[in-house]
Amino acid sequence: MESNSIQVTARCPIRTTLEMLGGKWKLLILFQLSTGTLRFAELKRRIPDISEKMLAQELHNLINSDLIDKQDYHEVPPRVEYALTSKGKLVLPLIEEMRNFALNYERFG
Amino acid sequence: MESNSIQVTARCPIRTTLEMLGGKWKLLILFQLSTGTLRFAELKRRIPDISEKMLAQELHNLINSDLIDKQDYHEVPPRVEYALTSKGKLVLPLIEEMRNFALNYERFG
DNA sequence: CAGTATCCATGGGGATACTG
DNA sequence: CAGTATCCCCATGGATACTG
Repeated sequence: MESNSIQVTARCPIRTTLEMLGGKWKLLILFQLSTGTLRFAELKRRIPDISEKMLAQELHNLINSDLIDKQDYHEVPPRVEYALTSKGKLVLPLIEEMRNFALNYERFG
Repeated sequence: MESNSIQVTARCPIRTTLEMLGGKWKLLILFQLSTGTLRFAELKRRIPDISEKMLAQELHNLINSDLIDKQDYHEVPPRVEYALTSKGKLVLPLIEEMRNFALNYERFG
């Protein structure tokens, strides 16, 4: 590989991050969990336009990526809580940088 | 709105950024342009698995967002170059943070 | 409350051929 | 070289109903 033709291969960090965090909802869910543990219904209330299907599906994806974990108290009525894992907390600087980007972009307007 | 129920509304910076940079290709294109001007064919060569349709489409999207601009020299054979705008350069810290995230994530592995 | 199950629509994305 | 034009697939995402 020549030095002046570095490719964006299938295994570059950008693609890795995109695969883990890409899509419409995952970063919004992680951001909501950045301030602490939340239950399913509370997440749905804070992200009003997400469907239950997508919320459940993305929660599973995030668990599989070890970015959040799930605590089921096995109570009736059900109580289930979601929280960031230590790996999940690694996304917080990235989210902060996204906020910075949007703000600066609009400042340049 | 209560202080303990901040919603992720339709106009939050995360959604703004996702709309502008979301999808499979835009960040990869911007990253390739981070080191300087590139022509269409060179971009395609560096991102081998993108189709011409998607490359052209995403270049248009990025131009519309004022993140890159296009210089057409009106020569034969055609010579067209793409480069980051000043707004486009605002994404570089974000890309850097994505690389950091992926690296740290794997370090924790 | 915390989900599944089901069905369905859209458009993101791809393959290929063609053109100035 | 730098794109368009077509045609097509399927994953993403949504609506609604149902359940332990």
